[in-house]
Amino acid sequence: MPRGDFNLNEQFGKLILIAGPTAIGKSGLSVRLAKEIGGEVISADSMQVYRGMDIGTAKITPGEMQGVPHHLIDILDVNEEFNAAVFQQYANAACRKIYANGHIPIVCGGTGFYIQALLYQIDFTEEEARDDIYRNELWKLSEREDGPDELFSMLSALDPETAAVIDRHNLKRVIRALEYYKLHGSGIARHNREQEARKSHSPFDYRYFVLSGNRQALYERIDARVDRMIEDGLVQEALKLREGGLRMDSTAAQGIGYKEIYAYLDGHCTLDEAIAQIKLNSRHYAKRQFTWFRREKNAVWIDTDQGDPLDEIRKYL
RNA sequence: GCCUCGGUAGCUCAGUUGGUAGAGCAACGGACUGAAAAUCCGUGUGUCGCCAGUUCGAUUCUGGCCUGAGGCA
Repeated sequence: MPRGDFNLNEQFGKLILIAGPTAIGKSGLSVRLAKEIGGEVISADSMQVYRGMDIGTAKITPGEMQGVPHHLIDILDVNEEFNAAVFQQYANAACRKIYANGHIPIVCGGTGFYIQALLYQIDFTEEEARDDIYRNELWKLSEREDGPDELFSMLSALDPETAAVIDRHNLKRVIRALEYYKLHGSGIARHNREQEARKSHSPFDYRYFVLSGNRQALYERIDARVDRMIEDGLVQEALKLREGGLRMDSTAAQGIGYKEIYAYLDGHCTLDEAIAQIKLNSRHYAKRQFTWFRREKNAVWIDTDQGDPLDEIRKYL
């Protein structure tokens, strides 16, 4: 993907977003909608981009796609890095291509942060994006006895504004804030505030739908899906990925359904315990997704327990 | 039948020398701007098994009953 190949002020066309928690039924709905309106699907999912992670990510199968083109699925090797900024660039490119085809992009996924990055074209264009050497240095520091406290003190001294809004125990954020300050000489809190202002206007003519439904029923569906994943060979899939060289410190290895299986394979728990943990982590994830989407004020919520969601969506097109 | 140990939050348990109770997990709410399926923050939701007795006051002490586990016959 060509870096820098995008323009913050670019105007796009119509865009439909199908968001919601895991296992709510986004993929199937997106395909149906795409067939009806001449759409192509862009996956907004941090794990389905990886090849070989099929069962554990509940990735849509070629058959289920029913001929509808899908973008941002199976585009990376498991050890490659992926993040919101990279997603934004890939998704922008996919949108241009879809518009060129005379089609409508349907963004389907559960990674709210990515959807936001695309929808509001959050500015990730700084020259120096990250400093891995410094980041690793900070991580090493954090492992010392008083490391976390020291890091937070550093941040408080350099960038009090950011220190005031980040929890001192949130190591990832504290470290990213320090890294950001080192790269830019200004605080990430200020940057965030500036980007927040972008959310008032999107270059897309978008319709944002969030699928929801009875929480208890969703949790039961998640449990059942995890059992099916095991039957379908999740353990073998995880094993194969690792034998293929999956690094345990990669983003992909943090995926729900994989990290728990590795704990089992390494003898840290029984298979039943690993399965229970996958279910629990998936439910927690679904809950966090609800929290994220609730703050998207322009989203239309669709209760999937009340009839066919597609009927509801048509009203807004 | 007798003996012992239990019955406290959705679960596993702690505790109250008598003043109506608290941990972990779950659950629920929230944050999130280049790791986001990550990371972090907040909230106790309860007839303290039931019925009596003693007491100003009982989840706590006493008696009875119900119930679970184990032991002895």
